[in-house]
Amino acid sequence: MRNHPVSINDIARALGVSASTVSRALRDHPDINAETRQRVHAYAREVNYRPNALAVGLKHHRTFTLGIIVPEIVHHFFSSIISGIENIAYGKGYRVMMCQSNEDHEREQLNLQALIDHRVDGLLVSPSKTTADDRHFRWALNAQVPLVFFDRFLESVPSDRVVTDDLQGARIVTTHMIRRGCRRILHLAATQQLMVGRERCQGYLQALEDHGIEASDELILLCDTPYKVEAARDRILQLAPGIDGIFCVNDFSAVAVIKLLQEAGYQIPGQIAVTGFGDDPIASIVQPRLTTIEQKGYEMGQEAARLLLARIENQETEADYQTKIFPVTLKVRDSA
Amino acid sequence: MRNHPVSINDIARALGVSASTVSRALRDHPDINAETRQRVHAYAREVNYRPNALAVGLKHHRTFTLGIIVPEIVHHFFSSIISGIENIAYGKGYRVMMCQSNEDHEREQLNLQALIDHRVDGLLVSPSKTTADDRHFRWALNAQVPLVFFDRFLESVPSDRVVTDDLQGARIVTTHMIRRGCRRILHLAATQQLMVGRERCQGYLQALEDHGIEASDELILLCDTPYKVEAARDRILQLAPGIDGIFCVNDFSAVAVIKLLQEAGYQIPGQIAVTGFGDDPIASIVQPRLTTIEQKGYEMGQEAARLLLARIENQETEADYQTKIFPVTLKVRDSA
DNA sequence: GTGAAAGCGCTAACAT
DNA sequence: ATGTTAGCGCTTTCAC
Repeated sequence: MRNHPVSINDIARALGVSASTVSRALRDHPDINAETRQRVHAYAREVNYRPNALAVGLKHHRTFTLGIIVPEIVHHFFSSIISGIENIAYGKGYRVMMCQSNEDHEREQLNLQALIDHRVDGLLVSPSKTTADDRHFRWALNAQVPLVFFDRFLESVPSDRVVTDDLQGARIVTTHMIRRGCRRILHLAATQQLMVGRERCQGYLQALEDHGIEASDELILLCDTPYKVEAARDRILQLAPGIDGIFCVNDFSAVAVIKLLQEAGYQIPGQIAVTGFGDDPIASIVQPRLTTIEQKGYEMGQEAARLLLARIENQETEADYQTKIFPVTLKVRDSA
Repeated sequence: MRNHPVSINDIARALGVSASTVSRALRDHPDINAETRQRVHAYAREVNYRPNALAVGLKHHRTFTLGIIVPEIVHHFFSSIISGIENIAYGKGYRVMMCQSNEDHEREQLNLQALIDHRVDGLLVSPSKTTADDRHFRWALNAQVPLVFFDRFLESVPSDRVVTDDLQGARIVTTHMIRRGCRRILHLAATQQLMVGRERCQGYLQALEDHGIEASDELILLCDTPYKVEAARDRILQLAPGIDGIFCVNDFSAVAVIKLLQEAGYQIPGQIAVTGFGDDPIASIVQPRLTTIEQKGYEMGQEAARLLLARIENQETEADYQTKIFPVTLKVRDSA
């Protein structure tokens, strides 16, 4: 007893014309008599006609829908990117379907699959940390679905990319710490699987080298979540007396380590300076306020959407893949 | 030159059988010869066959897709709800399309429209603050698309609802402040348009009444975002000397007002106690750590999804609409 | 200026 | 056990 939505055929029947006439009238086809057009439009809006996106998509092989996959929506950085994407997409008449992978490889595959099954016109994705192989992405590529990576990407998958200048960011913030007098700087790093993690670590190492400070494996800990910071508590407290700064791969670890050190009686930044990366809202709430690297999430999202739409609307021109590197800004606050 | 995805017809042609046989074989229809079934399955997976969700949806009037609309994804509470929804939905073979309204009425309408156009099987929505009329929701209802509201809802729209016990929450936290000695408590309230705002205000008023404290219009300010707190700076500082507590309608305003008061030299909670609502992650990061009301976002999302799926899978049984009220917990920290 | 017919990919009566 | 046919809602060529 479901109230079936009105279709073009219903309108045609009601008005005593053919379905094709209705279809044309609705799209303001020039051939159609002005009066017929009026009648169709009037009736359509009277009965609240809405085209069935499924049928249109099936017919056109085009859905005006973009698929987004992010690791976790909760992160402010990712939600800013999403807002940026939506901003551009809506302006051009596209809708978005978004999914989260929860940093899970399998979930990412499932999502990608589902989006392609739904015939999205293009994909915007930031791969999960646990994404080991690239089969699903190659499959998408093979299915000719335009793909743009943002923030994170798989090097083995040729595609457009929109990323932060992680290397420079890490270098700048580490240099800032060195200028403030730090000499023994611990780095809480991300897994080196993704480029982001490696670049931030590289930037840190380069800054040390720039200033003739010797790096040490001991001073690099894989610790990119508050949870892992807690798990590494003993190790960190053991290192603490011998260090004067910590550069964390993201703001969440930074906040966690600040808390941990404060509980252990350390003065931040007095005894140990701490910096993060990302400029999450918590960075300006934690005490001391966190010195960190600002990333342009919203703008990155806009750019990613622009690149994708350009690919979609120019499928024939196989332009070279581009990598847009977004510059970063050092936000000096109180923690370093 | 787009590599068209393989269809059932392609398989049929390749294997020299009819499309219906392929369709049946793929769905393991009992009538189909075991050997034929094997061949079809083998070939399908060899060529990476995937059913076209558009075609299936068009045929079945069923997409196994749920539509979600939230005001802002950035809020931890909403993203937790989304995760809860996804958790249940994925388990039952449904995917989700989510949209944000950015607290904008028009965007909400557009999103709702788009989701219905895409023939989602059901809708989960938390209306925007600016949603004045309910036409779009009534339209959805009329189109027989099952709808569940979460956290916020429009009273004029009959539907299942999953909400927080806002009244009790506000009452509990206000009572806590009173027990701690507060007598002149300011309430930073939300607009009274949505139930949430009204209930939290009511809870505050009831707590006052319970303890024989007289309420005063002067002590209720419409101020539900950090931005509005900043805008009301002068007013707040003017009231500050005469109050000993502030109950904020959410944690964001609470954090903002703490900052404002601290800058003005007030001791929190020494001179003025401050409480929030929601238990956002920032609540445990701000100094002093915020005493607030914990809401079960993830569980609310799960429940909302369960209600919706029940409606979808039992369209015939027109069970009465339910309102699930989730209990809250007081999180006592340092700010009150 | 309008209609008839075919087809997008899939399924389900209804044959055989 | 398998094929034929029709149809979901829409667009578009081709006819008239």
